[in-house]
Amino acid sequence: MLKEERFQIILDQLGHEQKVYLGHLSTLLNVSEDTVRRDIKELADQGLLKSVRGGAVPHSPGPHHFRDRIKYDNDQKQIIAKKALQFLKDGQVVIFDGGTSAMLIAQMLPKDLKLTVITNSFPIVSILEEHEHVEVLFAGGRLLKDSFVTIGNDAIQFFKKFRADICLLGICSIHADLGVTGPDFEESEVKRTMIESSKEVIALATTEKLGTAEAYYVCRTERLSVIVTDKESDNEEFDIYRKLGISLV
Amino acid sequence: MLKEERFQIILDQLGHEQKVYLGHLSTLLNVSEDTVRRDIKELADQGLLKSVRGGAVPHSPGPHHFRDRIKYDNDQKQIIAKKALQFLKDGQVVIFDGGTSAMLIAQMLPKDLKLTVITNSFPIVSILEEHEHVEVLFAGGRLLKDSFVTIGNDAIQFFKKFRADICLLGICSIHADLGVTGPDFEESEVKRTMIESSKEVIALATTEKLGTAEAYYVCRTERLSVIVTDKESDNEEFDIYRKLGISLV
DNA sequence: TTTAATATTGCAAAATATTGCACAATACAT
DNA sequence: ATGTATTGTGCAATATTTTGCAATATTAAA
Repeated sequence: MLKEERFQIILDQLGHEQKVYLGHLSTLLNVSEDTVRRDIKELADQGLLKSVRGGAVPHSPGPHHFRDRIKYDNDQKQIIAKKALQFLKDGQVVIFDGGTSAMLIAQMLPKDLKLTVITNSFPIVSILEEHEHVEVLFAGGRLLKDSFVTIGNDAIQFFKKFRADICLLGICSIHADLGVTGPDFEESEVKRTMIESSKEVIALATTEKLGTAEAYYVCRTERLSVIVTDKESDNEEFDIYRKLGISLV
Repeated sequence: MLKEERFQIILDQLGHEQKVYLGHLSTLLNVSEDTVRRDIKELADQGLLKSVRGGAVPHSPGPHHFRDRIKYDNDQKQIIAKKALQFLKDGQVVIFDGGTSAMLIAQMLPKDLKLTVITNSFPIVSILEEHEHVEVLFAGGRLLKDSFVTIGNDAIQFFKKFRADICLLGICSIHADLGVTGPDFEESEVKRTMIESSKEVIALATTEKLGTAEAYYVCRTERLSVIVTDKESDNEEFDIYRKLGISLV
C-alpha cells in the first residue's frame, strides 16, 4: 500500500469522525503504530490534521482560540452531530447556529451534499468553504470576539429575510416548562430570529442541559421539532418532551 | 509499444483508481520498473499526476487556501502595506476591502491601535480577531468562495449605513481617464459602495496596475485621496495623477 | 506517588530511488 | 543507404527512504 493511500484513508476518517486512534488505524492500514504515528506527524506538518496523544483530530481551519473550545475527548457532541446529519437532505435551506455542536455537524457534512447554509458563525464558513455544493449566506453585524459570531440588529434583520427548512440550534438549556434559554442576551436574540425564520427547529443538546434554565429566553419548548441528544432515545426522562409532540433522537 | 501509449495507459489507470503501483504498471506495460519510474517522472513534470514513492496518485489541484496565497504576492504588496499604515490613526472608522493588499495591512496593524473596522472579508476578520482594541463590523451577504468575501445586495446595503473615515481599496486597475476598474461585476459593485460610504479613499496599487483598465467601473480617479504604490513617489509617471489632486506615496 | 499508556530515539532490514553506463531503437542529415 | 546524433531502455551499483523493533523517556491517570 502506498503511503499516499494511507494518508488518504486517515484524512477520510477524519472527515467523518472527530478523532482517530493510533491502534485503530494501525490495524486498518496494516502497519505498525509507529508508522501511523509518523504518517500523522507528516500530515500534521502539512496542516491537514492535528496530532494529539493517541491519535489525531481534524485541523479546523478556523480561528485558533475558537478551536480550543472544542473538547475532542468528549464524545457527546460528536454523537449528537452524527445523529443530526440524517435530517439534512439535498436542496434544503439550513440555518446553522454559532455553537460548537452545529460546527461539528458542518465538519461531518458529506462533501457532495447540496445545501444552502445561512449562518452567523465564522468557523462554520471556514469549514464549509471547501464544500463545493454548499452555498453560504452570511449574516453581517458586529463581531462577538469570544464566540466568533456576528450579533446585533444587522444579524437579526438578515435572518428575518429567510424561511429556512431547518434550523440547527445549539442548546444551552432546555426546560419543559421554561423553554429554551441561554446565558447571553444578544446571542439569544439572534437565536430567536433564527428560529422564527425556520420551519423546523432541531435542537442539539447534551443530556445534562435538559431540565436546566438560564437567564435569557429563546423559545418555547414546543417550538422544537426534534431534540438530538447523546443518549438513547428510549430514556424515560425524555417522556416529558415527547408529550409536547417533540421527537427525540 | 510507444512511450505515448504507456503515458495514456498510466493516465487512464489514474482516472479509475486513486493510485497506481510501479510493479503493477511494469507487468502491465511490459517494461522495467525503471522505465515506469521515468514515465511517471515525466508525467509528473507536466503536472498530469503526482509521483510518489512506489507509484503515482492523481494530481490534486489542492484548495488554494486564501491565507496561503498571501505568501506569494508578498514583495510589492508588503511595501505598499507598510506605507499605508501611516494613514491609520486611533479612533478612526476604516473600511477594509477584500483584497490581499488590505489583508497585509491588517496583518501589520499594531496591536494597540484602536479602530473600528468595517469589512466583507473573512480573512481580515480572522486576522483582526486577535486585536483587542479593534471592533469589527462585518457585512453579510452571499459568500464568494474563491476570494473569500461576501457580495450581493445585503453586503451593499450594509456598507451604505456608514460614513467611514477611510476606505482601504485594493486596486485591480487604475487609468487616469477611465478611472478605477475591476474584473468582477459584483465585487466592483461592492467596492463602489465602500467608496461612497467613506470620506477618504486610499488606493493600494502595484505599479503595473497603473494605466490599465478592466471591464467593470468602480469610481472616478479623482475620488481617490491617495494612491499607495510600491515605487518611489517622485516617479514621473505619477504626474498625471498628481494633476488630479491625488497624493502619491 | 505509582502505574500504564503513549512518545521518542536509535537502529537495522527492506523497499524504493538515483545514478552511471552500455546498448538498442529511432531520427536525421548527408 | 550510411553514418551520426538523439533518445529510450534495462541493468547494476549506490544512495535514500520507509518501516518495525527495542530501549528509553515522557505523559496522563489512578
